[in-house]
Amino acid sequence: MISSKKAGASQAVYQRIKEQILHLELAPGTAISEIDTAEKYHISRTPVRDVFKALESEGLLEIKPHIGTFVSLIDLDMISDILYMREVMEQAIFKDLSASYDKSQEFRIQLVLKEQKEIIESDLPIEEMSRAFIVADNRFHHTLYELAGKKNIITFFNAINSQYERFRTFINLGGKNDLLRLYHDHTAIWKCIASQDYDGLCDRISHHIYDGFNASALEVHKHPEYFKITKKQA
Amino acid sequence: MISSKKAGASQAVYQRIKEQILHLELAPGTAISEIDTAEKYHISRTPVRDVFKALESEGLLEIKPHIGTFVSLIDLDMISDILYMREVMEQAIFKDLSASYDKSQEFRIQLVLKEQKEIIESDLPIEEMSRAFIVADNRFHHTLYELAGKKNIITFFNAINSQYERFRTFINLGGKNDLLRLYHDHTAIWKCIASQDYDGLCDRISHHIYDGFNASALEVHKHPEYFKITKKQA
DNA sequence: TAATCAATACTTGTATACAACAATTGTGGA
DNA sequence: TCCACAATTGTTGTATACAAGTATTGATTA
Repeated sequence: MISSKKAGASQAVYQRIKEQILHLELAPGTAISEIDTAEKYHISRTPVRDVFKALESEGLLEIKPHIGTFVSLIDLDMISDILYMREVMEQAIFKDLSASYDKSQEFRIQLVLKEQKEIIESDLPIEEMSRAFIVADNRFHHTLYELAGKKNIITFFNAINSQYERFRTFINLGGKNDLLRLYHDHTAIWKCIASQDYDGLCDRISHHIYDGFNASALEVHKHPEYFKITKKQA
Repeated sequence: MISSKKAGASQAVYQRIKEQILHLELAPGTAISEIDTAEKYHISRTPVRDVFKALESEGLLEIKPHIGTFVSLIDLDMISDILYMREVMEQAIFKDLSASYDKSQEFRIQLVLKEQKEIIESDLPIEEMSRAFIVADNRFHHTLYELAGKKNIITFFNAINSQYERFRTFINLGGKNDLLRLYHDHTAIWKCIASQDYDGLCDRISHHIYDGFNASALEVHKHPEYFKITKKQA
């Protein structure tokens, strides 16, 4: 859902603020007022409000009427559910793709994998390398969705994935070792798809999605004020 | 995602317009201008714009800058993907619930099922009966999500389910026979969960979700102008 | 008659002033 | 010193005027 193209003027501001939040340049909990933002970008409050509303619907901002607008805290419980959804959906979709596997699709994936390898082997500074890889990472998943004829589902996930991308930045999931691991996961996942190895596929997807998340429990305590305390559900 | 509580004044208007769209009182394709709406509800354009933006992000309105705002066409391709997501997610979640089945949960579901039975056996006019059942239907699914400890996922689905609910109204999925079929599906699904009959569970979920949708292909041609022509993907 | 093109009426986008509300501050009194 | 409470400041919510773009209309002309 979430419209892809916004009104021209405010779209740039939307992208800029979203990036700042995702890159943690705007720390979770930070107050960010409409009028300050308007002055900063030399526009009026009206388009700023539009941007804030959009970011609120993505869970990146929290608007408290007459009090203020704040960068939302990272909700681990929410992220956990998002990852569960991704796990289940990708296991199903990639399985479908595997069942209708067509050799002519091979080059599409090989292209993406090659791109990822080149990024890792490049001499970019680690920060840029990490961000470039995240883009290529998303492309890998999106290409598989597309090949499986489930393009619309990407749109849906984009709207909620922001939450997770921010956490990913926080735990600094971007060391060269991490990227290499993700790359190897990707090649292994594609191998399972191409060879119709369903059990291996499900297993690798689960690990691919959860391993980074689970390994990061300790990192949280570096900035506990960034996180939302969730009363355990169920 | 999607914030549950909006600013007081505009929330009522939001609810009212959303209902009108979902009940097809505002037909797909209809133009709906900001200023007309503002006058109709005796508010200014500003809160109306907020409402429109929110409904756009749910896929119920389409805002074309400097041209107009229109009730979105029903996108069968999108609905198809939504149903696929529901199928896959519910098969997984209900399976998890079944694996950790606890007899103390029994009464929660029985309560919901009883409510549905009473609605069907009531003497409400069919239109009201149908709407009441839809509410109880959602409660059934939500209760299962909650028991499985996946409450957040409900929130995600709510944002995109609007599309499907509108289609449901269109095909008039609300005859007594339909409601009875849905009710029997529910009891059967719960039976599978309680008895850990995984294969039966998956099968029944698939039928529960798709049967009504597939049986309605003919209805579309009664109002072809309500539907979006989608170039076949993949 | 047909076609060109400018005037017009409509839309949403933006700027800005004011209203409504919440939190803080500072002042007065006990 | 401590407490009560009013004034102040800051925020978002709302109303309204104007800007900018689109599509229609209608007059003018070949």
